[in-house]
Amino acid sequence: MPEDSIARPLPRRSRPVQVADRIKDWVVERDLKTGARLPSEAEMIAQFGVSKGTVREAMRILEAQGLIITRTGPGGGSFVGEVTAERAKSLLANYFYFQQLSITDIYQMRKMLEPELAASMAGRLERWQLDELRELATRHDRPAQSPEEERDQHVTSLRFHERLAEFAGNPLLGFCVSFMARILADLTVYRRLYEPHNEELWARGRQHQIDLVAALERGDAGAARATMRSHMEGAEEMMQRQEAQVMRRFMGSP
Amino acid sequence: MPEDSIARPLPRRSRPVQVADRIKDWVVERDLKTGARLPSEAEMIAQFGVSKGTVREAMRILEAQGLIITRTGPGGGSFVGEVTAERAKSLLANYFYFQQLSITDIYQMRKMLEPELAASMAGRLERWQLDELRELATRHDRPAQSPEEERDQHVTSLRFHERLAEFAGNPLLGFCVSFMARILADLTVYRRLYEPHNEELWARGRQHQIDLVAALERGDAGAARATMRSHMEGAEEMMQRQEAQVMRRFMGSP
DNA sequence: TAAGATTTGTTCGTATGTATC
DNA sequence: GGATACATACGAACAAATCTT
Repeated sequence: MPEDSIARPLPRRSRPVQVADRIKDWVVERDLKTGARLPSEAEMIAQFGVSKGTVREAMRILEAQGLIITRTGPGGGSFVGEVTAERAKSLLANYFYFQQLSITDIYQMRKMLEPELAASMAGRLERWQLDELRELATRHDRPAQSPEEERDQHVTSLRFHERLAEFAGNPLLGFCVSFMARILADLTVYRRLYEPHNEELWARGRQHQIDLVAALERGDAGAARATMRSHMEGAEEMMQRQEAQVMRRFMGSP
Repeated sequence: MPEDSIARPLPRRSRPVQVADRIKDWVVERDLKTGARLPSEAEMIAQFGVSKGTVREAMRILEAQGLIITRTGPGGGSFVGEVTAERAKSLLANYFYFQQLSITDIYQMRKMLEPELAASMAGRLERWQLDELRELATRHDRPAQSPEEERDQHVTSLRFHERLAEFAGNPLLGFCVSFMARILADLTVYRRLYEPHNEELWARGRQHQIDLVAALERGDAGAARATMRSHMEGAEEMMQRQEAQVMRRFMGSP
């Protein structure tokens, strides 16, 4: 790491940030679990020797990161709050707001992850999991008739990949796949006018998912990998043709 | 997701959060770039009809996400601030604090990404990039003599992978690899007493990195892939033997 | 160097809103 | 419905940082 110890007087940390950091430490030291109660506003004011406003700003900092939640009323106060996947995705999306991802970037990654993921799961799924995937793969049985319907089908298709990743039981992998799905679901599609809708590509994509479930069921890792790879290539081609553009907007706070 | 449309009146958004959201919208609508100036506290108070405390809480929310920075004094105020990779990693690490990643999880992902990454970069690196990688690969020329030295070598090794990913020019891939490196660099190693240090594994790992650079230089994608795969397997084995544990702590705000 | 201007940072007192009993 | 306990919000004053002259 190039800059581990910097000489410059690193920008003074404001008091709310200091308080927020101390509360984080407090939680980690005591190994407080989700839902555990934090000291009340008044107690923190006394504990840290700061004013109400400062404590409140510190709480908003922690709340924005998803680390705490607060409730009003008797029995209210601040509580340790598990960071949800939704929130983590939003926060991470803010980073890529400034990075301008291309379709190529996203699919380079998908092509690395998803075929291997599929192969690793051949023969390892429960019946209900296979059923759920099959339902998603076959939910739409005709090409989209309207932009709304098309969008709906796209989201369902992404949902298929998200669920598959979740079934892997690897939280890191699940998050990454799910994050890519989220970005892809949110992007803006500017359809070329002279390229209305490629039904053949659509049908191939649908069949790929159906074949994939079958390969997973019979435990054929090689077929699962190959099918997923074709599917990724087809999906990328469709996105490229439609001149899909990765969105530039902040995610709303969940 | 089980609960997509909930009936309950979803928890009222506090005023600071509302203000923060409106400022986000303001920035996106006007397509303000990094460094652009936001209205002053006083202007926001007038604009939104809220008190100073509320505006300040809103600013802390945005600041915690890395979206703005504020400075005091004349010419000071709030400015659009690009979310840094460091901050994004910290925020994401908070999510995995609650997820308990295992070494197996992380390496399943590394084994999917890094061999393909290496293959895709064969013959595509500039001389200075190859030189930098070579320097990282050869920096340490003897097995670690102390825990500190070992840690140092581990970090350098991870830095090798991080740089390689950055050279790919794919921000998504670069971030993921870099994030895994960060987690691995931060984890706690409980060395088994009867397994002091496997010098043979260490030497193999070092040689792998050297061979990899050579393969990249001569444009041999197959060799690059194979070498990286072996390297990943060796690294995983070393981590497993050392009973490395993924850390459980919040990251400090950068 | 010093003084003044500008903008955020922090405090305090008070009042309001909200959930529980 | 009323009392209670908590967070939420407001407004005015003062402190600190930093730029200009």
